[in-house]
Amino acid sequence: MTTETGPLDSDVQDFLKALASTTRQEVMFLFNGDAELTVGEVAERLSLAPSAASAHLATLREAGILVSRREWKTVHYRANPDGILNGLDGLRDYLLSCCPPDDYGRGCG
Amino acid sequence: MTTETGPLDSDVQDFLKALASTTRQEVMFLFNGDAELTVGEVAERLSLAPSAASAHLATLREAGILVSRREWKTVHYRANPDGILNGLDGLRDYLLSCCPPDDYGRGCG
DNA sequence: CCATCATATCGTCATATCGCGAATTGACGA
DNA sequence: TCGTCAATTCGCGATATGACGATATGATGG
Repeated sequence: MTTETGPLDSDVQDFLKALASTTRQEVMFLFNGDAELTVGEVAERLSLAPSAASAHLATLREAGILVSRREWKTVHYRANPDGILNGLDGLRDYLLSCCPPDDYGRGCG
Repeated sequence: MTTETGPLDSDVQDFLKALASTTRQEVMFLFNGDAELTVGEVAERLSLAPSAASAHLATLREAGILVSRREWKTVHYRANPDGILNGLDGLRDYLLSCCPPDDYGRGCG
C-alpha cells in the first residue's frame, strides 16, 4: 500500500507534480530514444546550472520517471518505463474514480 | 493545432498543472458518480472560501477537465469525460515521444 | 592522504501559487 | 430600476517553487 497524504496516492501526486513543470518537461524530451544522459549534459543542453539540473533530475527520479546509475565519476539518468506506466495507470484510475465516463482506454480486451 | 508554449502541447500542460494541486485533486473527488455541483457546494464541502473554490473550478474548466453550465443564479460544474480523455491521451503521447517503452497501454486493438 | 571532477545540497533571492476578504459582475424577482 | 444572491475578479499576505552561486559529498587518480 502506498502512503497517502490526501485523497490521491502520493505516488501519483509526485508523478503529476514532477511533470507539471515546463523545465522538467523539457528535461524529459532529452531522454527520447532510450537516451542516457549525465547531469552535466542535461544542464548544458538546457542552459541550466548543474545544481538546477541535478535538482530536477532528482525530482523526476523520486517520482519514478527516471532512474540513475553511477558510472565512475558521472551519474547517468534514463527513462523508467515501469515508473511511467505506473504513474499513467494511477492517474487514469484516479480520474476513473472521480468521473463517470464509460472507459479511459482501459478494457479494450 | 493547439498552441504550443514549449515542447509540450499547452493543452496537456494545463491538464497537468490543473491536476498537480492537492486542493484540486480533492475537488475532483467530489465529482464522483456524475455529480453536478455548484461553486458554493464545492466551497462548503472543502471548507474553502467561495472565491477560492471558484478559482480552482475555473482552472479545472480551462484545462478541459470540468465543464460548467449556468442555471438561473447558480453555476453547475461537472466532469468533462472528453477533456479528460484528451488530457490522458496527450500525456501518454508526450511520454511516448520522450521515452522508449514498447507501449503505454495503447495498441490493444 | 590529497587533489580533482561530477554531482548533490544549502542559502538566498525572484517569482508563482494559494488562501482569504472586499469589491465587481451577472441573473433573477419585486 | 433596484435589491438580492451566486459567482467571479481584485488586492493582499503567506507559502512554495525555481533559479543561481557557494559549499559539501563521492569517486577516482597521483
